[in-house]
Amino acid sequence: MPKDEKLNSEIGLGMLIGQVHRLSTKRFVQNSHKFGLDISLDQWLVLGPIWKNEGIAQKDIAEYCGKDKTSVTKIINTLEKKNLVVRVADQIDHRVKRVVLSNKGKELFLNALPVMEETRDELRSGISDKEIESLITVLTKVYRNLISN
Amino acid sequence: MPKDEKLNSEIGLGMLIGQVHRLSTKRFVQNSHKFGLDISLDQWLVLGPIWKNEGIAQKDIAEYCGKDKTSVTKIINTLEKKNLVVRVADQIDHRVKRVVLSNKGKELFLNALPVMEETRDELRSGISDKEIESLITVLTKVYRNLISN
DNA sequence: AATAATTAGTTGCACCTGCAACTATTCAAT
DNA sequence: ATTGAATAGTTGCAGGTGCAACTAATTATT
Repeated sequence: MPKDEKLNSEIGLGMLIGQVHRLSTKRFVQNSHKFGLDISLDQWLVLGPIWKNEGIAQKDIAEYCGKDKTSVTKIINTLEKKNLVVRVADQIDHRVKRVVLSNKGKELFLNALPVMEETRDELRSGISDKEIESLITVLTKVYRNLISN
Repeated sequence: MPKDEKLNSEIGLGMLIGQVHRLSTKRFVQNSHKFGLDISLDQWLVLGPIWKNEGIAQKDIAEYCGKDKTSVTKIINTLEKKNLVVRVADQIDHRVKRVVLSNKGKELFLNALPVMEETRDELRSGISDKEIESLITVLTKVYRNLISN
C-alpha cells in the first residue's frame, strides 16, 4: 500500500504532527552526527536559553523552551554529565540553581548552529515562505487552544 | 542578522511543532481520564489498525501508524499486559505475529472514540476548515521532506 | 515569632522513542 | 540442498515525558 495514498486520505492532523515531530528530532540528531557532534534536539533546546542568559534559573529554562520542570532537571543532568553545563547554587535564594555553560558547552553550541541551519533547510525545502508563515500562524492557534487549560 | 534573531527564527517552527505534539498527547490522556478511561494516545494509535484489520501483523501496524517496529513491540506489550490484545503466531510464516483485539480491547476502543472527538474539537476550536486544510497541506509537505531519507 | 502556604528543584514510576545487536524464520542463488 | 541474504520480531541501552510525591527554602498570615 503506497504511503502517499494513505497520507492524503486517512492520516489525521494529530498523527501528522506526531510524525513530523518525531522525524524532525530524528533528523536533527542524524545531522549532528554528520557534523561530528553528539547532541539531541532537546539538549540543544535547553542549551539555547543558557547561551542567551548565562546563569539562568532552571524554572526560567523550563518556561523558555516550554518544557516541564522535571524534564529540564533531567536534561540538565545529562548536560552536566557531558560537562557542557554547571549548576551553581544561588547565593541569595538557596532554592534556585543557576546554570552556566562550560567552555566545552559554548563550543558545542556554536558548532551545532550549522546543524540547526541544515535541518531547518531540509524541513522547508520546496516550501514557500508564505506557506511556512501560514503554517506557523495556524499552528500557533492550535497551540493557544491547548495551552489554555 | 543578529545571532539572537537568527536563533529565534530557526527554532520557531520546530519548537512549535514539539509543543503542539506534547500538549495534544497530554490533552488526549487527560480527556480519557475525564471519560473514566485509561489509555494513552499512542496506545490508541496502535489499537486503530488492529480494529480495522483483525489479525494484522506487527510490521503492518508499524507502517500504518508510522512507528518504529520496536516501539510497536513495546506498545503491544503494554496492551497485552492490559489484556486489550492478544498475539497469535501465524501458522504459515512463523516469523510474523498477528495481533487480535480482546473483548475488553474492542470495548475500550469504542469507548475511546468520543475522547478522540473531543480532543480533536478542542484542538480545532475557533479555526476554520480552510485553515486546518492549509495546515495539513503544508505539514504534509514538511512530512514528505522528512520521510524521503 | 510561629505557623501556613508557595516555590524551586529532585526522585520514582510508567510509558514512548531510536539505535544496534540479536534470534528465528523464510526466501533466493547457486 | 546448501549457503547467504532478507525479514519479523525482541531485547538492552540511553534518553525524553508526565505525574505525584517529596525536600528544602522562602514568603505570607496571624
